[in-house]
Amino acid sequence: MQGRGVGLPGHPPHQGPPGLQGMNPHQDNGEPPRKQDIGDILQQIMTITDQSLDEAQAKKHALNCHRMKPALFSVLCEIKEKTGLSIRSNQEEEPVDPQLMRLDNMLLAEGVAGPEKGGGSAAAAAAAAASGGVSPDNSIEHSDYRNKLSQIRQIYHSELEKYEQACNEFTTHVMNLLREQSRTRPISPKEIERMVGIIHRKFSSIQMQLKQSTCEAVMILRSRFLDARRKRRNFSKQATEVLNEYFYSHLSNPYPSEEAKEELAKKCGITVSQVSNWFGNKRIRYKKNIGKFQEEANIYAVKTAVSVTQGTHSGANSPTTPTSAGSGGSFNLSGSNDMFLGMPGLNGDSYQASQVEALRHSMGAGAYGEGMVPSQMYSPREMRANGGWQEAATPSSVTSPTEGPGSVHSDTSN
DNA sequence: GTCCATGATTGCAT
DNA sequence: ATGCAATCATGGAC
Repeated sequence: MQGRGVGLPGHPPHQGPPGLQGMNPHQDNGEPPRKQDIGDILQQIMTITDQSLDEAQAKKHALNCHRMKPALFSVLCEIKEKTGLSIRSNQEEEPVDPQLMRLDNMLLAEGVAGPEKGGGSAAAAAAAAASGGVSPDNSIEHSDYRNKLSQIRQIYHSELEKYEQACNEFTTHVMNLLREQSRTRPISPKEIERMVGIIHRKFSSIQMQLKQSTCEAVMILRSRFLDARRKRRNFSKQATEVLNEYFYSHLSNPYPSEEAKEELAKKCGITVSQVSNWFGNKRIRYKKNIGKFQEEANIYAVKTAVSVTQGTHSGANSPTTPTSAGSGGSFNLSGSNDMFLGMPGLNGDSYQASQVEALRHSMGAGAYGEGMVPSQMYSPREMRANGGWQEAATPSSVTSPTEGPGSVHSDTSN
């Protein structure tokens, strides 16, 4: 835009067409315009609509070329700006829409908006990691997810482009229209700017709808493909075995340390949090129904015992155990009862402790534990702080299966 | 289709 | 932050 009176390059005062000469007797003598001049011009403007089209066109042209026109035009623009626009312009300082920001952020995070390269797959990987399982068997589903995501991305971008193109076209059209109109009425650059702003706001509200529906599509896609609850996969047999081995060989204190969890996770091809989940579930379910797990406990106890007697370090099957303080903090508090776990120099229940646990269960397997005075040998501590893991867990291995320990102990635990 | 097993999530307590 | 308990949601056997 150039100066006041858009699209109207300044008219040199002396270029007035001959047709106007008669209207303006003062033009040639170099005198400044008088009030009467202005009055004449205004009169002509006022009456222009009453005339025929041809007449009006001719007069319009004459007025356009009048030497007073630029000055009058700028004055009108100024007045207009000072009145109407100044009031509105204050209200137009719109803040960034928080909802739009949220949508933008989400689309960016999901890899729909933003840089193309690796966006989608990175998001998919992140989502997969967040959902927990990265088991190899859902790699197919993840690639499917990526494909679908990139489809959404494509649609989003093509739509966005369309909107932008339409917005630009419309803006240009309106600007041209305003320029054209500015020849007959005062339109300041600010007014045009304002108009452009209005158009952009309209289009951005349309874009927001696009973003919203894209977000919804991504959400649906995510929940369909990546929601771990929907796509739960059982761990592999080998993984379950590794976890069970650890669990039953550390039955007196089945709280793997962070390092142990990491090691188990590595072995099982699952995440640390999955290991934590597994142990959490296992502890609860074991405690709730010890009878049910009796057989399983015996199997793993025998397994571990065999590997121990064969000289296999139990650590090979069960990673390093909890810290000497005990992850729950409770199991080693009164370690005097547990002659094995409390042994100095063993750093908790590593090798020998596992051995003991295994043997304990192997004895329990034959239901011969009664003669072993289990309360002294194998029930390590009275659990006060932790709600009594041992109370529930330890006696089970020596309890007669007919006793139905589950109900009894789950009662005590709850 | 039902039932049970099981991995994940949630809310709460410590 | 971690664990417990309840619960959800799905897989798989029948």
